[in-house]
Amino acid sequence: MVAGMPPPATPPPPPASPPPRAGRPRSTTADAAILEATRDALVELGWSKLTLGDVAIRAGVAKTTLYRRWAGKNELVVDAVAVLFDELELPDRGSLLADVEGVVLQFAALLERPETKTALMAVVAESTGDEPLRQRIRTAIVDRQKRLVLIGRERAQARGELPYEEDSEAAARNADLIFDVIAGAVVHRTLVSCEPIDEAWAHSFTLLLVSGLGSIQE
Amino acid sequence: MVAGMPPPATPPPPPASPPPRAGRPRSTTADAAILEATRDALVELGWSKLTLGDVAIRAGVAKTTLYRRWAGKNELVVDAVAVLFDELELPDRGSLLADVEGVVLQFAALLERPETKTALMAVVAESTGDEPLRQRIRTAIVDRQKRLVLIGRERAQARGELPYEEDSEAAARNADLIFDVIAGAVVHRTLVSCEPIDEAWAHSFTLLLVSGLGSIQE
Amino acid sequence: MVAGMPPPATPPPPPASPPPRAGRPRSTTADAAILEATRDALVELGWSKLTLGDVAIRAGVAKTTLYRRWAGKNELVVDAVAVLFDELELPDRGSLLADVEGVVLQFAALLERPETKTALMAVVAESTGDEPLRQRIRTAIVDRQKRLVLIGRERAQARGELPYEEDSEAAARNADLIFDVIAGAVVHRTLVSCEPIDEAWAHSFTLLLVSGLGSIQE
Amino acid sequence: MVAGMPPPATPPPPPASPPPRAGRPRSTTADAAILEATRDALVELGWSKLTLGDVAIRAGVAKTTLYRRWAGKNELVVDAVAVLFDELELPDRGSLLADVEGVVLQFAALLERPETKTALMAVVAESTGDEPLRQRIRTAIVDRQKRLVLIGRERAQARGELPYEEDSEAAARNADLIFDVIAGAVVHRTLVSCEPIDEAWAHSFTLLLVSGLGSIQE
DNA sequence: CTATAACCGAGACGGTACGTCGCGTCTTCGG
DNA sequence: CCGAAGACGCGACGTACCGTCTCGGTTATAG
Repeated sequence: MVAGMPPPATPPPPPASPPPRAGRPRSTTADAAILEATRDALVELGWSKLTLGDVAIRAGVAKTTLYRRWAGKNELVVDAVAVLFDELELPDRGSLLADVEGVVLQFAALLERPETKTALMAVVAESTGDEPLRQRIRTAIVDRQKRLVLIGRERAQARGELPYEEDSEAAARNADLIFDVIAGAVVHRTLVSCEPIDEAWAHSFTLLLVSGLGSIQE
Repeated sequence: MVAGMPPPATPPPPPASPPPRAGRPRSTTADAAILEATRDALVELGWSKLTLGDVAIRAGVAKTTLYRRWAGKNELVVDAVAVLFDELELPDRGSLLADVEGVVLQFAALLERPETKTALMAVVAESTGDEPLRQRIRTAIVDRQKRLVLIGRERAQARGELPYEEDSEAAARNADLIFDVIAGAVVHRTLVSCEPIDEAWAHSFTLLLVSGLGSIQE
Repeated sequence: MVAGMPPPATPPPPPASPPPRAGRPRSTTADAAILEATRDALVELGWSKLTLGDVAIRAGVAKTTLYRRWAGKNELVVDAVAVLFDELELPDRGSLLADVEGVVLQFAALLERPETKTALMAVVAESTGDEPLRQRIRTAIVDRQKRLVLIGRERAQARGELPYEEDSEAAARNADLIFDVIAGAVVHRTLVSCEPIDEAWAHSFTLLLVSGLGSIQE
Repeated sequence: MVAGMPPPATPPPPPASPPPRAGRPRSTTADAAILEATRDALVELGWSKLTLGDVAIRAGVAKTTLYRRWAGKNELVVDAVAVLFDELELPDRGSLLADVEGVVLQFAALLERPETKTALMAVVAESTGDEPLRQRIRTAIVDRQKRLVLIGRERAQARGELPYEEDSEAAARNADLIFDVIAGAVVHRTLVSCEPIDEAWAHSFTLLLVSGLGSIQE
């Protein structure tokens, strides 16, 4: 999740231990402290009033240390909130309807948290006209959550609720569509319309979605 | 859409002519110039690099004039982009499916414009923890577009494509749900997933939505 | 003391009543109110924090009214404090020594007042490189007080304490010198050295001055 | 003469070398550049039109650097002109009369310089109601020049022109008095009366002063 | 008795400078 | 070589006054 900035800049090859260069190694505890401090600051101050200097102080770390590891506020915040999205799960509730409803409520709960609420839209806004940031958001947050759609479909297919698709390309398109509909509706309801997502809404929405699914599956 | 800052702060009651107070009246041409300059600057610079000082210069106006009328960048940008959203229309294309598809494509085209792309998410992000800003967004942008859902439903009901709802409260809830689904999906696809919305996607999505509509109409 | 700005701009010929032009005449009460408000503001805020807008409010007058009558802060303050200097008198105390000591103490008391303390040095500083202002200070304040030196000398000459001078030019030079010595010493002691002027100091200084006078009177 | 702002704020104890604290040290060249730029700006613009932003540009320094080291315009200008006053000297011209006349002319020449002319009165005016500034002026400018009086007296006493004083307290009072008289008269003549100080005036004044000295020396 | 002219209050206007804040970089010291 | 500390150049912030202007309304003299 963390990406060293100037030296590696890209995630090092997973199994290969990074060649132990000379000099003092980077503090391993600092990363975690910084990311947590970032989340804390997001909760207290919100995106626009969050400053890297403040994060550094909260983390008990020098500002230079921070810039050595992240290119700026955007990148730092993406990493800081990305882990929160990985908490989403898709426990088997026995039916496609229940599975979707469950993930909708989970996602809604996540978006109610002040750190995600303020950070998500902000980094997306910043990613307009910042291609590297857009990529980072995709790999760190968006694409990782598509797994939920895939798992859910697989499970529904195993249950016989959904047919197996032969055209793998169309299947991918459908997964993307479903992902955009679910994530989009929840995000819009929560952050734009600013209305709470209760079980009633989740149920109505899920019903709408699952009912509509049949029509695009042939 | 423009609201004087300290004195009225909220849109004055429409039919009441503003009582001609003493002193030099505010320049009527300045507002339009400022809002246009704001949109231009958004296109060229994007949200985060837009400065009020720069807007003032572009508009040929003093920075103080700007602060006299808007509380800050957020409020200014909301007003500047709000008018763009009012351009959305719902021409009668003969069927609910076609109507929805049309508005989806229109909305997608609007979100492709750089000024809306960069501004919308940003002000929504800022509205977290800024209740007045949230209200302004709702009244200036969000609520105004719900009319499209209402018109579309009415028209579909007239065509017999949708039943008339008796429970007006449930009808309102359904309208909100549909609005969140449409707007959310389009926004998410465009700004988060960053994939273009072509006619194929619009068709698939519309099919999914309209098919699902039946299931929540009883 | 008050000088209309654009129309007369220069003090009108003293005995000639200004030709009663058409239109509403200037408020006669406003001038006094403004000058008093200026002195009040000087006491409370000091020179550098005094603003014309504030003076206008205190005087219950529009800012434009103020600018119609004075060219700016400098001119206004000169007029506002000038009257205070006219309060200085030279009562006959029976001897040159006593007369000088008396005026020294009077002058010191005047300079202890916060409005003169903060204003005098400030306008003098501003008069550097502002010839019109310099003239105004001279005519409104400085030259008017030279009368005290002239009266004192006359009186001392009548008493026989000082000889009558024949060379009128030299007499003028001497008067100027004495004026600079007295005023300068008192001002410097009060405002630069910031030490109080008590009777002991006044006595020592007067002794020094009067004793020295003999040496330049031939 | 230069004083760091937040940390020491007052001139550190002379012999103690400043403990080399952590972090990047302050630029040593910047101080001199800033003070010189300040003097240049004073000459060109005068006190009231001098801006710290402009000084920063002239010095090739960021505005914040300036504010890090001085509290404001007043303090900066005091430091900038203080060094000029240290140039005053008292060469031995053989007699008390000549010595005084010499220093009067030197002082007059100093006050003719535009930077001192415009700055001195201004900072004195500002020091009204600003006790720290008053202290700074005293320590940086005023008290340092009293040395001239002390040296002159000593020399005159050595020559037998003046008696040695036994009461050291009275001696101090006399020195202060003489200082105020000399400095005051020169300042007043130069800046208030705005008349040039030529040798004739200097001679008359010196004669007056030195003649009067005898009367307060017993 | 009505013009007409100059005044007045109020307040918005284009400017300039302010003093602060955060950015991202740099330069030092010590580990 | 890393990390802390902190000064640096830079640029934008939002505010305060400046001196000017444009209003509607008031109060005089002149016709």
